[in-house]
Amino acid sequence: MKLDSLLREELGNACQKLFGVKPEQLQIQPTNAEFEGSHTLVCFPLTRVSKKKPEETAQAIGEWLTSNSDTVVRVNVVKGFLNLVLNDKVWVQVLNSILKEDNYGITPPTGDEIMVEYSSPNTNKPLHLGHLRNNFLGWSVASLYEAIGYNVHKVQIINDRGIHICKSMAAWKLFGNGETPESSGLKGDKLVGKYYVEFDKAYKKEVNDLIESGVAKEQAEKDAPIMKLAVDMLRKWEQRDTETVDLWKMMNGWVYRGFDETYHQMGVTFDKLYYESETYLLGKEEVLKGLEQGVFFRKEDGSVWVDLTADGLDQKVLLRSDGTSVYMTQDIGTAILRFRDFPKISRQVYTVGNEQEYHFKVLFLILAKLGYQWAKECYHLSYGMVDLPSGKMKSREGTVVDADDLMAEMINEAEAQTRELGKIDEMDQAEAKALFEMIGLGALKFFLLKVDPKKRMMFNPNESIQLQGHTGPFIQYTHARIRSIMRKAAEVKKVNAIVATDLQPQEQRLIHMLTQFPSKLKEAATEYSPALIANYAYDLAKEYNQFYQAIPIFAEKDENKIALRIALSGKVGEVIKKSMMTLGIQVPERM
RNA sequence: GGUCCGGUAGCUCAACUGGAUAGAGCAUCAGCCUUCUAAGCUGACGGUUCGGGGUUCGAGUCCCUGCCGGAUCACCA
Repeated sequence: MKLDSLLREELGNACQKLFGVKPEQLQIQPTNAEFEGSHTLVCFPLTRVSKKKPEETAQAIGEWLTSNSDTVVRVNVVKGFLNLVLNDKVWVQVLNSILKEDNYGITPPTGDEIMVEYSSPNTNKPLHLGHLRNNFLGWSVASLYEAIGYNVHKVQIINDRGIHICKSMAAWKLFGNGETPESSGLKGDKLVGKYYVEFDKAYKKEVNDLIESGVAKEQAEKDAPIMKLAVDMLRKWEQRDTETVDLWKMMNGWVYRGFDETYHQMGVTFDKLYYESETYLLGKEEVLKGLEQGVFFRKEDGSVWVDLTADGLDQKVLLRSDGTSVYMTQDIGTAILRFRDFPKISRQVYTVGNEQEYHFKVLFLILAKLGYQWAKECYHLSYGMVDLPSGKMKSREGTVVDADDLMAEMINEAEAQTRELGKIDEMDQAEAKALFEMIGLGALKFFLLKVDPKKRMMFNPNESIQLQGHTGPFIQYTHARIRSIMRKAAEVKKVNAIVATDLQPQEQRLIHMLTQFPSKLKEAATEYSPALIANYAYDLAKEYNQFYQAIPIFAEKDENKIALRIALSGKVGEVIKKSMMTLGIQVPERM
């Protein structure tokens, strides 16, 4: 039984009887805490059909309900708001119907398919805080779609091609002395990142030297020997030069193994990886095809462009005058390849920072111009930057927060606080270690996901490592508490269904919150906003703790009430767990 | 300069898409462990929702305007 539709029906009936019309829309909202009741009908919009003042409208509907409906036992009217107090029998009915569902809130597979892309880092730098937000967001959105019945394909595009990787290769060749992850003890991505920085240093010095010797800045930037080496390597790579390709393969291999470790710690996986080196040629083909069809045009120097001025945008280059492809070119190829690989997907979601909004606007327009119907089903899940107290993260200024370091720090902090609280006395080492990770990563993930993805957010390393209050560990703790209740409840005899009884307000509120879970999941998925579920889980945990504090379970004499409270607790625990799962956060049995 | 975001308690964030006296956490202060886990609970303090107009029964939310912050507008990715 759906509480919401039940209420709507009764309220509709009341309007029908009283005013002769059934309004299309009934505005129902949760009652403010300061008034009695759980649901509130907003009566201002009804004055048109009732031909009465808001208060009188509310009064009339309220009176009709109290004398004609079993659902509503009491009402009160505040201005144009009609507050409804529901029958405890109804609450118990609602609870029983929720208890019956084994996988409450989760939609079984519907056959719909969707693709979610996230991560997609460059292969020349280690992952940082911004990637954490990206990965957690993408993973969570994918999980949310799974929860509402979709078959989700999680993918990423690996930018393994281009001048940036050649820069690291050039620097390694010049200064590396054959250094490897094994010989240096450095993670592969860190090692390659180190040479990317080396390149930058050497390059700057060379440019400066040239400028001092009288070369113009622009020319110096082209003539710097190390840059020439990198450009030469890119050319050789495109010509499949064996030595260059081998070096490229080796260094990329280091990066991937390094990234794999980081992804493993993050708890994210991918169903399929796309490599730029494998899609950019398809993109090039498509651009040339579009050129033939007259969708694009060629300038005198040979470069190929798309004209988007009619769409309020600019002209955009798609192939350089030397025929090589740009970022946009490979994204065209990748998109087409993906829809070929997965023809059943109804949507493709790109989890990419908001600094690329323009890029995706252009990409989707181009795909539409090329005649791909699915172009309108491409969605850029654009999220805000993560700022530090010092401002933006800048690799040049060394203010980048490294993903591996941060996760390790969070786990260490979780361990320190857990030990201090003496929580692991009864745990073996493996359980304790798993718990530290769960808490540390839970705190980090929740912190990054509780904020509306669209908004930029602040990360203060000193203050963000917090495990109390509006945090993941608070919710995990609530779950552990509930599990503890459930272990104790195993000794109590089971009942098949909860029998009607009088309820405490805390119990009503918990049931009310449970009824909202399915629609919250749908809302979070369709809005691409894990924050909605994060805050729902927090509110539910908060509400449960109030219940826990105020109402003893096992000290109660009435067996029906004990049964109700145990069942309610169990379901709250389940919903907390499922909510957290969609955020990629695990919850412990004890902590 | 054009375009697009954003501005809410000292700080970090909410606010069910136009509803009631704008809510949480952190920080500060005061209480609650002989009782199911105190990573918890209760209370206090804290607001001209950037300013100014407008729309209506009703605006943090919609429109106009000004101020502030950010992103973007590359033959970069």
